[in-house]
Amino acid sequence: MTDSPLYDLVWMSRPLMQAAEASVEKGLVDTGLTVRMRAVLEMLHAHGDLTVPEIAERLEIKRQYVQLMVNETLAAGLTEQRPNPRHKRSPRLSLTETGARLIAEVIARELALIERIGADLDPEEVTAALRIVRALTAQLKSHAEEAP
Amino acid sequence: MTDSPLYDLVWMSRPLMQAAEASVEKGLVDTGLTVRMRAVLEMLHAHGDLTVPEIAERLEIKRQYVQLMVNETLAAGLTEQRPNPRHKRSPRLSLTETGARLIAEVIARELALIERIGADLDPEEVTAALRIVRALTAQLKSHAEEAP
DNA sequence: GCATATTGACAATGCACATGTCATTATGAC
DNA sequence: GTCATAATGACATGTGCATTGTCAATATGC
Repeated sequence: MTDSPLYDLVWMSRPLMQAAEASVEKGLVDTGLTVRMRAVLEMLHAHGDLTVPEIAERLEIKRQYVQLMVNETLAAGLTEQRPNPRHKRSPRLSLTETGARLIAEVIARELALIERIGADLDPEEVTAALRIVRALTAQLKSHAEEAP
Repeated sequence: MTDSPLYDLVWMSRPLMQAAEASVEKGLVDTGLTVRMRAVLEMLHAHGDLTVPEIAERLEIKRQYVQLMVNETLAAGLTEQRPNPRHKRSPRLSLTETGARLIAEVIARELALIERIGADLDPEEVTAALRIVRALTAQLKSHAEEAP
């Protein structure tokens, strides 16, 4: 688009994200999950039990909205509350057996799809690309913070 | 996050996009532009005069919404309508002198920022990353289409 | 010339998230 | 222990992006 690969790379993040989210959504159709419920389950899958505010912090969205997402997973029986020794009003959320199985399967399917799609890409280059994208993101973020 | 760089790369598109859009928005503060007005100007800057439906097609969003964005740029005097020989009801949109100067400056500033931020990245790797990201996006899209 | 397609205008809606507020309870300093 | 302060959940409202639907006006292709 421009003659700066760096600039174009940054701008490609939107189409990539849209394509990725569309794919994820498609993969969820037969699971009864929504994208936002999936996000909660994924957090617990990756980091173990968490409280609502902790999830909000990691997702960088407001705790009020996370509460909503979480309540849906509770209602669906995919997560459950466990007493939190560190804070009595803020239970830790835990995957139920069903929830754990579901999110593991969803992630496995997504992983398989991506690996299939990227089978002919050079792993070295992929690793390098990941590093670059992470660096760019970090730089852009810190730049935004330094003059708010 | 996972042990698949490819999977992580896809998921990094969201944070990158958010950081990028935040940066763009910040850069627009003193121009009176909004992000969506900027998108219209950018299209005209890159592709010359276009009609509303043409812009919609390129941005892959609905023409009704583009109409809204475009009307704002018209109201701000950044674009103007010119008779369209190919369709009498659908004027071609053209950047005004002001609009052209503004978008050129905005893009130049963004480019400068990105180049500064990525100054220490290996250009070869950046090019490779762009290629990979484009390939992934295309694959994900075509995968989504093939079973709608 | 007439069926069909485009376009612009406008209204309604959905969705993701932010913001504000409140009551309840924890927590930490003393 | 007491008390000010902070954290949490619940709820209500607002906002921005974008879609969907609809209509009338007009073009276009056959």
